[in-house]
Amino acid sequence: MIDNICDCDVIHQDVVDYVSERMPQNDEFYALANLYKMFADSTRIKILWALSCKDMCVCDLAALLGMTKSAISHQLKSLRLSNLVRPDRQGKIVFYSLADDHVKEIFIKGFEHTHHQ
Amino acid sequence: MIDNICDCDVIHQDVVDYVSERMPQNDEFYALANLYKMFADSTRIKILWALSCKDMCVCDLAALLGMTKSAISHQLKSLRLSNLVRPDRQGKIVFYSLADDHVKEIFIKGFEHTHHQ
DNA sequence: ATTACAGTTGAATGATTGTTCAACTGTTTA
DNA sequence: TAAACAGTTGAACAATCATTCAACTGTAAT
Repeated sequence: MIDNICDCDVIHQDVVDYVSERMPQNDEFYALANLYKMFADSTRIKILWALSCKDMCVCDLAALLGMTKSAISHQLKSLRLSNLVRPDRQGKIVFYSLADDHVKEIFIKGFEHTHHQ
Repeated sequence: MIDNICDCDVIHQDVVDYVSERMPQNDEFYALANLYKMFADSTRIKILWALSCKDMCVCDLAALLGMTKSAISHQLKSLRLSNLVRPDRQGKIVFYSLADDHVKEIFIKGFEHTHHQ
């Protein structure tokens, strides 16, 4: 049974039970939401898209998107912490690349959706 | 060429040009970000997941997630405006369902990613 | 060693957003 | 027609977050 914090009676107990039994853990939903949060900002998607095209350094990304190095760097940090991009220092310059192909697939699925309606 | 609002010189002009030529329109990135925003909250993903399991009414979703009808209804409105769910009024009760299978595919791709590392 | 520059960082700020609350619709039933 | 209830709505509040700013690291070059 489910805690009745809600402000109504269950209408279809069978449906609620059926879905409730199959629900993934709370943590899984939080993890998934956090993953999608990374794609939920246009600056971050642009960065991911650009990196899916070519590996790039912070300065080039800043120039490409018309933003400051700082702003880009902050977003790259979020993406790094979410394991979506990987840094590769070569002297003074840090090149960033997508962490894996899964990342690319995810936003391709998204583009498909936005185009298909 | 790109407006130099950024605080640095372009280091790899060829790379920036290459990526710049292939960049989708700004609107496309905004649309994509807005799509992912819908998946970027655990309550909304739970709702989408539940609906991918069975069509449900607002009360049942509220009971399932231990939240108020109001909170659920607000989120369903966002999902409706993004064309991710569809309402179907039957008397006093409004049943919600996923708008299409694409929606399901998107968060399945996400689950794959969070599980695969 | 000192200068130059790519990149990072933390605090501050303004904007966005999820939930609550209370008032409201719309449909059904008595 | 009046009561009951599923659902919606807008304003308010707190929390989250993207960007700016200024100060900082680390590497390369003179």
